[in-house]
Amino acid sequence: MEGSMFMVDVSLATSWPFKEAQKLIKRYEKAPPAKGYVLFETGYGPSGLPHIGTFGEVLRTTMVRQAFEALSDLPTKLFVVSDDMDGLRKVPTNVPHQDRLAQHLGKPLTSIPDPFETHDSFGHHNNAKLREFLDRFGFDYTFVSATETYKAGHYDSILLRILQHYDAITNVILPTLGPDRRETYSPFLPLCPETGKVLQAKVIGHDTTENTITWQHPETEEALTTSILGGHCKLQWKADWGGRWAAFQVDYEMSGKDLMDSVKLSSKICRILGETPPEGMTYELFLGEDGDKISKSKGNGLSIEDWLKYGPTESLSFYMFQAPQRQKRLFFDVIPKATDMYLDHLESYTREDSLKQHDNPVWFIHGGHPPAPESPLKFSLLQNLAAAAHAEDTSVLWGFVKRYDAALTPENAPFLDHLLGYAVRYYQDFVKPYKTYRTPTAREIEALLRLRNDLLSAPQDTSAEGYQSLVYAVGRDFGYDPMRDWFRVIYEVLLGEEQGPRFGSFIELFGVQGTCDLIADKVGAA
RNA sequence: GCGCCCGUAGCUCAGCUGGUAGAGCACCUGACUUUUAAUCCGGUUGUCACAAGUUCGAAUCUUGUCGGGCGCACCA
Repeated sequence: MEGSMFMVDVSLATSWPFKEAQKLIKRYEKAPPAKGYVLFETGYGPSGLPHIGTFGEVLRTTMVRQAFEALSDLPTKLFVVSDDMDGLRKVPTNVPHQDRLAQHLGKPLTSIPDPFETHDSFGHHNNAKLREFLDRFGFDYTFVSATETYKAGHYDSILLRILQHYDAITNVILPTLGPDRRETYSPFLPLCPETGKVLQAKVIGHDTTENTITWQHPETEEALTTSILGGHCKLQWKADWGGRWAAFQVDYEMSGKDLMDSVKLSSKICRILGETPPEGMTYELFLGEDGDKISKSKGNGLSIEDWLKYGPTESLSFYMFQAPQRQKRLFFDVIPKATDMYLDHLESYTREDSLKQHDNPVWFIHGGHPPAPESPLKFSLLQNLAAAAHAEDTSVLWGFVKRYDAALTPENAPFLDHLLGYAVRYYQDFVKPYKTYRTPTAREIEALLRLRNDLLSAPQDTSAEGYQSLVYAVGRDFGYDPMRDWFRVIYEVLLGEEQGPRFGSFIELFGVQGTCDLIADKVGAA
């Protein structure tokens, strides 16, 4: 990625992805990985759709990978592992054919017919969604299906090792379980030969020469013997994670703090299997609107679509970059600030030395090659502008932007154009609904109608300043003092707000006819 | 019970590997006899939760206390 022979010493970089990457440098300072590459992993439970957390985890992992690649010439890979052999526990509410799906509860997702009838199975369908999602953001990854891994025998050596260390592994897990689960716990979950369901069966024996477990069917209480290989058994959660680390020799994986205990236990299992558990970082979970925890029923969280409606992907990436180990609120109101901070960093990047650049969030956000800033206009400003100008679309805002800098166009500044779009939407959805139009008094009606007449009789080529003088003249004639009161009337009555744009400019942009219609509408309605 | 994060100006927060506090918003005042999103000058505000320790020196490191938030202990 960095081919220059005048490379700075990026090992001095201190941003968190570099600190994480340093762990991996240390891991392989004596010898390179036997498998030939350094492996990053993120896991994914395919019973739901990808969400903003999925994005964050893959992005953050990719950032560590990027930092590592700046520090080392060792090849790297990122596995995105889909746990698609998981048994379906609940019927999701957002899919068709609920009843049909209900018949398949307990079966591996890849053995359940696709309710959308577009893929081989429900699992395949969700996997496709995941990949679509990741591709949309241009992530570089290798997709891994757990089902295929089991069936192809890639886990075999690890499954055998787990069988050999059956008791040691069981003893790691048992103390963490309640008495009931303790009874039936086994690292292996057999698949029912009849129904294909993943069973939490009591395992009554294991055989390291035949590579089988003997278990008791939960319903018939019949004792059955099943091979642990060939996809006839699946590993239980923590054993599965630790086993996967060992099987693939994963070097790096992040996880949320809700999984801290699992990381500990899975690491122990990984060590029992004779492998070194991955390096990793625990990130904090996001908080909702009021700093409370996010729950679906409250609806106080934010989806990725929500974010991308009001801010660019770059701003979301910035938000994800920033302080992963800190609890942060994730709600609409953080979007403008994140966008502006992204823009600030983009600007400062051009002034920084190479080392500082490597710690700059935009270096990570843009894969090492941030674009040049298009304009110094910030989102907070544009958003105010949209509110002040009561923008319905970006063309009104472009009028203002042109006055600011005539050289800017939607063609040569597409990012700015997008920002304007986000600003308009933010205004439309978060500002506009709270507008209240005041009913004008008789005298105010008189003044406004006078303004309307004056506007209609003004020459075609009147400038913004000309309109402004006209507005001012009316206010003066009606004896408003301070003049602020007159403008307040205009804003409150016509625009439904206490503040507004410079009205002459507004008229120029909105048009005389438009403004007159607006007056007629508000006054007439009164 | 075990564990994680946080506690810096009115609000939201920056302060990386220790050197005697910053930004944005808000607020006050002033350039503009035109209010304004976009200009600019200036101003205000803090025992950096509390205490002890390390140090020549700590908001910054260590420990403890108090306060707030969250996670796990069912499933992945």
